[in-house]
Amino acid sequence: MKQLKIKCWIEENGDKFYGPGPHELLKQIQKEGSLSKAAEQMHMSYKKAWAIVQRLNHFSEEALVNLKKGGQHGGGAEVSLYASELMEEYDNLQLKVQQLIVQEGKLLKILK
Amino acid sequence: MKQLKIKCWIEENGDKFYGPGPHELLKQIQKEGSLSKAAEQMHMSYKKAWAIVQRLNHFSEEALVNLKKGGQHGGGAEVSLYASELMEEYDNLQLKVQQLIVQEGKLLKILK
DNA sequence: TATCGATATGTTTTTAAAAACATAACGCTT
DNA sequence: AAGCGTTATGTTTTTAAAAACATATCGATA
Repeated sequence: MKQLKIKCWIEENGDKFYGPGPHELLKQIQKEGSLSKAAEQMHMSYKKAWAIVQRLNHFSEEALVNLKKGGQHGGGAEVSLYASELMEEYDNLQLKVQQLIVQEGKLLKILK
Repeated sequence: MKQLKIKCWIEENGDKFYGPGPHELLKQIQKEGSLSKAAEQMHMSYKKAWAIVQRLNHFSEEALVNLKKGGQHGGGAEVSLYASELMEEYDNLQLKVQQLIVQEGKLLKILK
C-alpha cells in the first residue's frame, strides 16, 4: 500500500537546524529532565544527543536547552521557554502540513 | 538566515518509493534518453541510477522506465506515459506544498 | 571529603552507503 | 564479422555516520 509522506525542517544557511529529530529530543528532555535519559529513550547515543543540543544552542539567539552538571542529581537538562515556543510553532506547522497531505493524497492517481 | 524547507515522497509499505531523487532522475532520463547520461548529469554512479530504476519499476503496476540494450545507439532509456503522469502529479503536489510553506513561514517567530 | 549521577569529551570500532573499478552482454550498423 | 555506445552486474575500495568504549569533570549532599 502506497502512502504520501512529508517532512519539514528549518535550515540555517544550508545547515539543518531544527526538524523531527531535534523536536523529539526536546520533547524527551522536557519529560525526563535529563539529556542522557532523553537520548536513551530515543535509542540514540548520549554523544549524538549532546551534539544536537550544541548545534541547537549555537545556531539560536537564545539557548534552547540549559545543561547543568554536578549537584544534587548529578546535573540535568532543561528546555527553555524560547524552545517551548519553537516547539509549539513546529507542532502547529506539522498539523497544517499534515492536513494538506491527507487532502492532496486523495487526489493522487498513483496512490490508488 | 533561517529558512523553512519541506520534502514529500511516496512510500510503499515503509520503503521509499518516489521522491525528489527519483523525480529528478526521471526528468534527466526524459531529457537525455539514456540512463548513463542521466546519472552523469546528477553526479550519480550509473549503478545507483540503475538500482533506482529497478526499484521504481518493481514497486509499480506499470513500468516507469523502459531500458533497451544494444542497437543503433547502443541502447537507451525511456520514461513511460504512466511515469510522466506521475511526474506531473508530483510537480503539482510540490507546488501546493511549497505555497503552504511560503505562507506559513511568514508566521514563524523563529524565522525572524 | 567521599559519593553519586549527570554532563563533557576523546578514541576506537562497527556499519552502511556510496563510489570506483572492471568486465560482460546486447544488437544495430558498416 | 568488427565496432560502437549503452545496459547489466560483480568486486573492491573509500567515505561518512553511528555506535561503543573509556574516562574526566562537576557540585550538592551526606
